[in-house]
Amino acid sequence: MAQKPSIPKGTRDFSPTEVAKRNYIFSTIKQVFETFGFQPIETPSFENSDTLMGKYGEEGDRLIFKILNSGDYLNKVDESFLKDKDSLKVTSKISEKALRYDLTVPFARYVVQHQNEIEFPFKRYQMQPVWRADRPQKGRFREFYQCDADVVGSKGLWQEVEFVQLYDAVFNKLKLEGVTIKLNNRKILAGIAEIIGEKDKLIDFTVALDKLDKIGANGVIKEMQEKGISEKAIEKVQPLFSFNGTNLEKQDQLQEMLSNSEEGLQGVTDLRFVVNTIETLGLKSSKLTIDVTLARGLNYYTGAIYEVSAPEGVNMGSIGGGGRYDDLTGIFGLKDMSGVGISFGLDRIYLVLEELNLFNEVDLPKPKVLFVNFGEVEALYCMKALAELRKNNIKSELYPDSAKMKKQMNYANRRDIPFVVIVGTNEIANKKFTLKNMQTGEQQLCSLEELLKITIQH
RNA sequence: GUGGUUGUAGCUCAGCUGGUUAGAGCGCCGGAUUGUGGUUCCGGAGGUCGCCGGUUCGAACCCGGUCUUCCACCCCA
Repeated sequence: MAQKPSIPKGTRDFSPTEVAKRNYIFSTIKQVFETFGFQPIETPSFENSDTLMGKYGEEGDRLIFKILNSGDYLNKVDESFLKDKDSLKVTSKISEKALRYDLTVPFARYVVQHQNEIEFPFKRYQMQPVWRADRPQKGRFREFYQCDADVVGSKGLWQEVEFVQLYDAVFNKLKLEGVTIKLNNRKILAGIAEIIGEKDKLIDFTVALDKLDKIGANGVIKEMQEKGISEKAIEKVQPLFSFNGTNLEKQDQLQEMLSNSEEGLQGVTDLRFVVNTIETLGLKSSKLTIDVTLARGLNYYTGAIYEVSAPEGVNMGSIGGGGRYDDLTGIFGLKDMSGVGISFGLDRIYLVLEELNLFNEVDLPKPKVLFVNFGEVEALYCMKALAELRKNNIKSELYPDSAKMKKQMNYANRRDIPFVVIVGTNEIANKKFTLKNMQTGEQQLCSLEELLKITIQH
């Protein structure tokens, strides 16, 4: 055999079974999105580079897949850039398009571009693949799907409450118990940075804090020191390292800690509203907890920050995340348009459901009835019955060749088709069908009406 | 981008300190069995040992590079 073909690193093929399971997740999320009032949009898989570049930080730019220009692209590049091996400058000359890195930035672009056709507040959902030139590892791929729901044009906190409910509704539908929805607020983080006198190091400070459960308090202190955060400031942050208790206790502690920061207090008020409303209304199967170390995600979050972690015992990064971004469309020239949204990581949810064996209910689109093919006359007789079965939405097929019986039975057996219909000269003469149940091995002679009745019931 | 790890038949894997013709199980194809699958028995096909180069009389095995897998870091869904 010739050299086996392959697919690029971090991409995957999906078998019929896998597609069925993925579609089950897709349709569940989609259904919940729609019941919450969101409408779908789609955007191109690639955008102009300047739409994407610079929106995800330096690290993000590195991870964006760039698309080479067509034609003799090197011809137009300045000799000196090539000589200097200046990748950055050469890249911008030879590539003007790039693959979508997430769904939020293209959505912001969409809103700005279509602002006159959109009815605000605009609630849209979008389920499409995104690409990142990352190094693959567990639950991390270079091509994966995000399922996003966002609202733009409203600052209302009710929407933030609804997103928590939406997460809960989806996981409840998927029968995924024990998911933790973590909630934080960027204003609280900003307030803390202000209180400790490190306002300009907000990002470094939050990134380090975010690693608390992974590298522990000492690790966080070490990273903060490396980033040049003062000892005094680190001292003041100490209470956060052992921050626990109920959501209510956490709110009170934060309130006290941030009493001298207007912004911080606003964050506590917002957080309080969402958490208390959810506690009044209740959740079906997820838990909501305040997590002040939660800082991950994109730099553009300005208010609420969500992150969803898999149930305890499942080793998987976050399976969803989101937050509020007041200035998102600002980068494309539309001011004062607040947005808030969440995202589901389909591929990771898949892995979690697989690990917990929660795919039992997925109905594979495999045929229920196979007609054995004995030849032209018999096949024609079968085709007439097939039309009736299909009219009744019974997945059924005729074996395409008049092959040996053993081969046809074997095919039905391996594909786990529950019924086989055998039609030969006897059956045709009597206007009947021999219906064989492949599980029990029983078979009976029956009319078309009986055949329909049995297969519909099954 | 950094560090580690993996690659032998369709699949899961053996393969000795480097030594003839690289093996097993499962699967696949054919037959026993011309209208009856799953079980059994018999037979068969299938491999440039990821790729390129080097060392050697000789490389699946040693060395270098490269691609790929998985894992950790960075970052993230």
